[in-house]
Amino acid sequence: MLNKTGKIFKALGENNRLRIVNMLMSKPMCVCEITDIIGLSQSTVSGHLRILKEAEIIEDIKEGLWVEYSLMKKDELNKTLFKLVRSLFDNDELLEKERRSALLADRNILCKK
Amino acid sequence: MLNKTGKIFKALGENNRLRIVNMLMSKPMCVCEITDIIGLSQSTVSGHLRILKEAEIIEDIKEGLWVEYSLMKKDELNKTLFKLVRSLFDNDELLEKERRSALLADRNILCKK
DNA sequence: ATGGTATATCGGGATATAACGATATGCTAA
DNA sequence: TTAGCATATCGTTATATCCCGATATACCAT
Repeated sequence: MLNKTGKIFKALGENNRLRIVNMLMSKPMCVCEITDIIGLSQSTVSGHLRILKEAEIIEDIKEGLWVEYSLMKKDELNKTLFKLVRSLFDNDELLEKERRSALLADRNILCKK
Repeated sequence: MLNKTGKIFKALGENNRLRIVNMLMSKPMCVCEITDIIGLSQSTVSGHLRILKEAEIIEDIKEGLWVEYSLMKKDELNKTLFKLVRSLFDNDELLEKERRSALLADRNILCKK
């Protein structure tokens, strides 16, 4: 695979992973919040997060039992990338809705049981 | 598929298509030139070009028997995209080599027979 | 330790994708 | 019109990817 570049684009070239990135633009989220909003199985979501993480698009920190994922904004590259992605995401109804859902998501409620 | 965004990233999320875009950064090229440099079959190259075109990353113009492909730089979006792609492509030996090959490619020689 | 919860990994099935060769299409020139 | 060339499309095969449920792992609370 073509080093870093291919990984980044391949990671973003999938519908559900774009949705995840879009949600993380609202705020950092744990896996159960994302799973709840996106409506895929937990294992599937976990797999997508792994791919995004390996492409260095997102990063994770452990918070006890939870793992919180967030956009990795460290370097200049990612800033450009997210600006681009963000402009592509504008005016998409589903994505707008999911960003709002992300903002409202509360892991203390969603992740119980 | 997620409208325009997914198409763009999916199109770029493939090794050989990234190589094609990279070559087109040197100059517009016809299919036979690209095929010669990239070392895949003509039908495969044609297929990749189709995908890049549908994602509105490249465009084509007919020149008699030849079809010349070039990066589509019309809108602001693509300018940002290409700047990003270009920065990702720096310092990749294979890609640098292929950009040089692209510059030297001469369809009047390569495309005979 | 034990039980419970959140996340990660594994195995398998269905679908998508990339590659090729063969063939079709479209254009040019004689 | 015919021949020849560049490109596009088709059919097939091999591989990759996505999805799920089941299970493993890691952590917390009792």
